[in-house]
Amino acid sequence: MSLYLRFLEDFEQRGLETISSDELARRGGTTSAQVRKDLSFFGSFGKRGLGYSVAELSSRIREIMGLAREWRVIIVGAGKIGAALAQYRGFFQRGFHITAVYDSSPEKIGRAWDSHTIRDVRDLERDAASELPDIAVLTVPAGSAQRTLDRIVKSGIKAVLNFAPVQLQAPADVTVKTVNMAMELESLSFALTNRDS
Amino acid sequence: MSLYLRFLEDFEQRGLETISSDELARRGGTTSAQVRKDLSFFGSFGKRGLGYSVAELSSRIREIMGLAREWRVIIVGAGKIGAALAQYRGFFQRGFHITAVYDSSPEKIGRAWDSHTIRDVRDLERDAASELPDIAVLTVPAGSAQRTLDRIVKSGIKAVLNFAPVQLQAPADVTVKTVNMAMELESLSFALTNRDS
DNA sequence: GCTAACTTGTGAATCAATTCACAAGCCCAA
DNA sequence: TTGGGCTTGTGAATTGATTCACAAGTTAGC
Repeated sequence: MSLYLRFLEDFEQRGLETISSDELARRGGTTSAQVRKDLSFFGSFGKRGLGYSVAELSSRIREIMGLAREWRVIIVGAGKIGAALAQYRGFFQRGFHITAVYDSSPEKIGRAWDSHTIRDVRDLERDAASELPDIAVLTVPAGSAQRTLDRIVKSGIKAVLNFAPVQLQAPADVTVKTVNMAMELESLSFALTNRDS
Repeated sequence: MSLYLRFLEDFEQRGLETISSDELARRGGTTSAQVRKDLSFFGSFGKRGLGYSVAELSSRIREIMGLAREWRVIIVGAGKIGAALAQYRGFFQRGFHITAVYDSSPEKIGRAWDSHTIRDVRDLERDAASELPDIAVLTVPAGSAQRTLDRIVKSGIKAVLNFAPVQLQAPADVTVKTVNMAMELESLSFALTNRDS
């Protein structure tokens, strides 16, 4: 879905009005039937014989994915990864807005950081009660990840993007997405090792 | 697989000798049948009635995944993300060794960077001919990602970990893994939006 | 040696996802 | 207005993945 949206934006910029499932499939490396099934799951916004209206389809996808609104994002762990994320081009351009940055290290707390002042992670629950952040990005070391996640959960946040290389436990109503770069590298190692077989 | 290995290391440290598929399943959030199918695909290293030998299984997995050897990794794009990756805890501890760092910006080339000197990306092909890197980590802006990937491909590297938020085209014999953080965030947006349905 | 309690490895069954195939709808040209 | 060329939307068929279920093998206790 996200992927389709990316292509649609491309087409929008190039001024094209409509796009066929076939075209979308070619871009996304899939089949036209797949694309149509995916899209029809949310309703039928295509015109037979013509294709999909680029403008309409992208606005519908944005709606479905919740990208029509602003999300309040906090970063927990003001290390290098957190910093890299904050300036990641295109990361926070689609409605994701950083509202606070937390850390646990006394040397960091209070320091300025990319137009924010780093706060004490122990204040997270109190702050969250009034500021109601929607998403937490977790960029703390593996050792304190679960402990920090527990705090995030307690503060009422229901979506977490985790960069710590560990498997985390969270209640079912909290969505945790883990990006484990070590695993990605390992899968490349696997691909290189078992290439010709 | 990667995941299993992680748990096995945990068990190894705790001094346990054997582990059952059931235990691995509980850790990995899957079923024992699933674990056994996964493992049996590569052969049968378990002992009926007892389980799997932690030491043997982890060494077999390491072998299968190509983690028994050292991989030479280059980082292309000496920005924040590249820097964050280089110090990502546990990233380069399992046999992945950074051998060179490249950038295209004249201000960066020649500067020191985490025990390396940043090289000109235009020298990549020449360097690769003698240094034979195995894996390239691509952390350049979206706009120059495809161009840079083409260079990487030309230099003979067969595995790429891409952090640029674009879909890249590469020949079939080159494995490209893309980590797209914007998409991860968007999937959280989707989860939040369609939570109760 | 024998039994009881486990656990693997794997065919068979079930469940899910993908692909196929085509009727139905739309556009355009004549 | 009619026909030909496209493209969607969707049941049906196929393919793939997961789960079930159990024979076969192992250990430990007695």
